[in-house]
Parts: sequence; C-alpha cells; structure tokens
Amino acid sequence: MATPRKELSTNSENRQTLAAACDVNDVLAGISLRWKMQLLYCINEGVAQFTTLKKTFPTLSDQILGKRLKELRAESLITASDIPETTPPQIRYATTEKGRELLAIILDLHHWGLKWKTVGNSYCTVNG
Amino acid sequence: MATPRKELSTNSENRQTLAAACDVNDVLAGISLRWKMQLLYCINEGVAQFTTLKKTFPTLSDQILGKRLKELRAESLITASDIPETTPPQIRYATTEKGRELLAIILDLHHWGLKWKTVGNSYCTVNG
DNA sequence: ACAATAACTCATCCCAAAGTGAGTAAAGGA
DNA sequence: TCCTTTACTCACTTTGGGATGAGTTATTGT
Repeated sequence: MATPRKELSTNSENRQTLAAACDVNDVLAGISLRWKMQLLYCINEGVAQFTTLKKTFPTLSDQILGKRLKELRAESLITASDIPETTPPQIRYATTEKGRELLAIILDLHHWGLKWKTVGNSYCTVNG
Repeated sequence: MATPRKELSTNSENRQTLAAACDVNDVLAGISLRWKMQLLYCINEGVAQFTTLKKTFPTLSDQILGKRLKELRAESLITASDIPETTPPQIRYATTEKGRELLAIILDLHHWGLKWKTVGNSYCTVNG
C-alpha cells in the first residue's frame, strides 16, 4: 500500500514559524543569500555598477546578480541612480545608512570568525 | 541537437570561491542553517536537552535536531555532558564562550532588524 | 518478558535557491 | 544597417537543505 504523504509542505511553514517567533530569523535568511553581503560590501567600496560587479565576480551569473541588486534595493540597503550623460544610460548603486550599519555587524561576525578560527582542523576529527 | 551542458557543477564551486575570498561567508552559511541559532539561544537559556528542545519546537524533526546539535558541538559552540544518576542516561548541553560571543552578535543583528523594520510594508510596492 | 523513555540514526522524498543559455530595450558608432 | 554596450529578464535544470516515518541502543520499572 502507498505510504500516506502530507499534502502540505511543512518546509515553508517552518520558515514562517521561525520568522513569527523572532525577527532575527528573517534577517538571517536575508543576509545569508549567496553573494549578497559580498555585493553590499563591494558597492560600499565603490564597485557600484552591474558590469563592474560582474567583472569582480566572474562566476556570478547575470540572473543572480540582477536578483540580488533588486533585493538589496527592495530592502533599502542600497539605492540606484542614473549616471547622467552616459550611453546607454548607466546606473550607479550606493549603500544606505541601513546598509552600512548592517555591514558593521557583518564585520563583527568576520572578526568573530577569525578570532575563533580553528588552526589546522583538529575539531574535524570529532565524530560521534 | 542537444544543448551542450556543463558536466561539473559551479554550484558547490561558487561556495568554495566565496569561502576562499572571505571567511565571513563560511560564518554566514553556518549561522543561517534553520533552527541553529534558535537552538543555541535556548541552550544558553537553560533549555538544554534533546527532549525539552523537541517540546520547545514541536515542528522540528528529530533528524534535524540531532544534526544541529552535532554541528554545534563540532563547531565548539556548545558542549555536552552526562547528567549523573539518570536512566536512561541523559545529556545536558551548555554554551561555550565562543557560542555566547556569537549570540551577542546575533543579538546586534536582531536589534538592527527591529530598528529598521518597515512599518506596514510600504517597501513591498517597489517592483521594477 | 515487555513497555517506556532519552537520544539518536537511516533511507527516502520534496522543494526552493542557485546556475545555464538565450533573449530584450535603448542609444551611439562604424 | 548592423554591431556594441549596459542592464537587465525568461524558461528551464540541477543541487543540497530540510522534512518524513521508521528503526536502534541502553536502562529502569512492572
């Protein structure tokens, strides 16, 4: 006989459960999307156009780059503005105050990672 | 004619590329695994056994719970110790200094999220 | 002997994030 | 007229994190 299966996915439900339990889950889900913090960092450093970002990350696809820039704009982490007198019209991105404050915390996370970095990989022998 | 396809995945390659570029990518990938920071937080608050954690998160499966606890131990964010005179032998978890320092940064992230939280969802009307 | 409980582990399936190749609009130059 | 460049978008496939249901080891109580 066929195994009875659930007709509704608890996968997306659980994500909502966690988001409802604490806002930080939404934040974590947002910042961990691949390339996202890298892009925010680069834009803050002045690498701020579609094409220059593409060159900075050669293995990053156009689609994901466009998607991430759209997300960053929607979340007000960056702003977009036309560069006048360019043809075809070019767009320059810039970080917002919200974005820069987030980057500061990401930097803390970076320092934490370095501070507690396991030299060699002794902890990898733990198994069981 | 058949479209020529790549035989090697750039998916996992890109993860390594990012990890090599900056350690913080590893950190981000680690902390964003579902339930992980919740569990770390609960353990720090004293909800520190397999079964009590299960009861705290009813929709969290046994497998993921076991997996996360294993990861947290492997990364030295928590420690495990036997509770004496219990039957069957029970295990209590506790956060490490490394784990508590991480939680402090997660708390910053939480505050950042609250500070910049969009009231209503006006930014959701951005589309284009 | 059998049930109960704690703390897991295993094989399998599902789904959404990530990647792939191609196509689009608009403007200027050869 | 066609080519180039910028900044995207679309339809499709792949991949690995997460969920599911069942099984395992060990110990005490009845």
